[in-house]
Amino acid sequence: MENYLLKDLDATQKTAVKYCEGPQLVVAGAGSGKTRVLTYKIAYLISQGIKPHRIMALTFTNKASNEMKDRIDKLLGYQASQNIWMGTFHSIFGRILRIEANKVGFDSNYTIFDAADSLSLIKTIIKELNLSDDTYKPKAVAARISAAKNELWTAEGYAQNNDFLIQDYKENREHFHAIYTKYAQRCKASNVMDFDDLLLYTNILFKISPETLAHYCQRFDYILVDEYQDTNYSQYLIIKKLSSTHRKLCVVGDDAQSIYSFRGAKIQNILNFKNDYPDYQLHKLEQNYRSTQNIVNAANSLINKNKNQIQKKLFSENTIGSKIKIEETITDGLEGIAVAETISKLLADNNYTASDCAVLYRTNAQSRIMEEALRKFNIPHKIHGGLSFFQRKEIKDVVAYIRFSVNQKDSEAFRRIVNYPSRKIGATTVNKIFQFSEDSNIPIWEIINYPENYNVGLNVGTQQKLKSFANLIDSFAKQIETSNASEFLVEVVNKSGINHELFSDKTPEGISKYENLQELFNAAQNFCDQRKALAESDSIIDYLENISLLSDLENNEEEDNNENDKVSLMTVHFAKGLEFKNVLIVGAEENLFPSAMSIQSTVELEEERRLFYVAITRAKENLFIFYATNRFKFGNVQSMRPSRFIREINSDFVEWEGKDESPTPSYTNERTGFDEIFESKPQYKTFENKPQKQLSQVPKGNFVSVNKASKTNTGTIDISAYKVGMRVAHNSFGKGEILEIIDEGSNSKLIIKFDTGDTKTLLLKFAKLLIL
DNA sequence: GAGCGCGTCTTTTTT
DNA sequence: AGACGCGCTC
Repeated sequence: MENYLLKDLDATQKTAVKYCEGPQLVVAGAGSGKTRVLTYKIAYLISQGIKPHRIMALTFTNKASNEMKDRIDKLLGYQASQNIWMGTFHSIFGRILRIEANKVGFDSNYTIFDAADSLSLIKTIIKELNLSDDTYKPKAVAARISAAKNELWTAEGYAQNNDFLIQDYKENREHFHAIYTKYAQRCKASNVMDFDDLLLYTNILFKISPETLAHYCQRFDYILVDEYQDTNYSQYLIIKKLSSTHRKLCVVGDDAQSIYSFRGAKIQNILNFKNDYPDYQLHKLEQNYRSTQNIVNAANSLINKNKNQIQKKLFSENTIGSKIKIEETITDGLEGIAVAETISKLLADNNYTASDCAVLYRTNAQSRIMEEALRKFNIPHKIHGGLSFFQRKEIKDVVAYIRFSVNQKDSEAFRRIVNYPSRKIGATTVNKIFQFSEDSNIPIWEIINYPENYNVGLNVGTQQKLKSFANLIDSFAKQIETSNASEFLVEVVNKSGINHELFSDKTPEGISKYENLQELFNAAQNFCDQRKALAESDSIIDYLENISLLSDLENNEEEDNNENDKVSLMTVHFAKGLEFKNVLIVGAEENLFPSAMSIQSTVELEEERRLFYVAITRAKENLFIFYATNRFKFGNVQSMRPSRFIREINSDFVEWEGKDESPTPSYTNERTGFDEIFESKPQYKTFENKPQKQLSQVPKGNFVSVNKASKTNTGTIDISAYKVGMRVAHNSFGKGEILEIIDEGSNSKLIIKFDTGDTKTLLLKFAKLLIL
């Protein structure tokens, strides 16, 4: 009798699920049931007698992992998933490193640096080394360190590599290796790992301790990897090593959806799978069950412009569906309004609810305009991603208290809280302590506990303040064992003075911060309840581990009521793996999508194209693409041209809103020239030769009508530029005609009749009008 | 040591 | 337009 778990699958999916003999690559096109195959496969393995705790399943996000666990439990009818080693690379190997920390020179209570901590430490180091942060831009240094780590170049390895040194010398950053070395030393001394370290040290662990590797090799019977196209070299090697004995490895991915190379992801990992495992089984899932034929065909026509890919033919047997609607607006503000109008219509005419709709953009910065427009139209909406909950200052402060209580070597946590809330311990004192600790090798914790024993150059009053701070932390540290996460949090917030500080701040921001703090309490309480129910530890250490690797708060966000019916606003990256009945892509403009940063290299451009492909394939029924011909940027108006990706979609599948065919003829004129430039560019080099990106590459656009003088409030825009009868456009009222000009110097007004029928009197200096 | 004001730089994308 | 860092003043 056939396993009941196979009955919901199509023929290809079934084969992919059933094959469990050796290395397997599942190339799963967008919407082809990739998650379905993975979850069914895991359930199938368990039903075949493999113990859940001997399965390792690596996902790209925590969210994906949680969803998959739910689905597995539903399939099997009991809670099998909690014992599976399922999670992101970072959480799974963070867990293993917690056990094996001392083998790689760390204590098991190591804490985790987020991006901001890394950056802060890098800035400090650049200063300490007397380097200019102009030549050594902290962000660029951080990116380079991260890239090095993901290629498994440790600081020592880097410093001994002549090619790197020569290249750094040529590119005017000969001291990079010194920064990297110091950064690595400082992290180790702080008993801290950054995100990349979690993977790097796992590799180091497996290299220096073959018996540990052997242990974990036999510890798992089956390894599954999701989103394999977005793994980096470091992750790739971990997988390769861990599966080397039993070779029961199943990787799932879609090369056409590889969009994380900026983070070190190697599309080659999926393209070269056959080289590592010549006896592998290949399964291609090519039927798209998600989208209409129109959407799938449009997506295919776009992605075919990429050269570097695994051949496959994605098809849909759903209805043909309506064509992709493309709409041009004059400004970004009007784009927002057009989006809001489109959604209003969808909600009114088609029985769609708000949560059936998603607005996708290339950069987070675009979210605000969209939010404004939706608010104006009273459309419920929610921004996903962006500044996540745990990146907010008030939350990071509390987390820093937890971190420093758990790990007294965590220097960045110390730096963050030693004077927050204010204890009159200023930058001078903190610098003295860091300097002394650096010079004498005496830990910061020792210094602040016994400042009188060391010649740090602090007066008695300051010494006293430091000691009482140390005592405070010590009292927290003593409670780690005795209280749960929630109790610990309450204790910290009360005794540290944070509660008082925020409670007494009655400004709107202060109130919002206080509310966020409440939310943190709730989250911790939930965590404790869940852990208790599973009979697992609910200590603050576990909670810290949990939140350090969490980027968004989606988990605790299960507001069950109709509060959830909201339009989703998010970046395309964030939307990967999701689907919506209606998708609205906004800002489809040259230098925005594709991003200005990527436009000179074929390889990066192909990634942008894949990103656009991901955006298109999120849609199940209706797809809308918007672009504006003018966009506000850095306080100026910049003229924009429609994205090349729009014209790369086969025109059979699109229709232009309010126009018979593609407008803006200048665009087609320029296209030949563009293509030549792009084809002739050399391939983007890998990490080793990555050119330093110049931030000065501001895309050239025509600066229209807003002159420099208008930046100051006293300056007026030249009124003589306007004439009665002239056509102008306003960022939210749209196009209109000037009826009357009232010349009153700096208070000059224009009376404009807008095409909507409204006539408005506008103050020229604030109106930001575009002359058409 | 803290608070304020001015000037500079920014926008990819995230575990 | 807004955030952030730096330097000046109290």
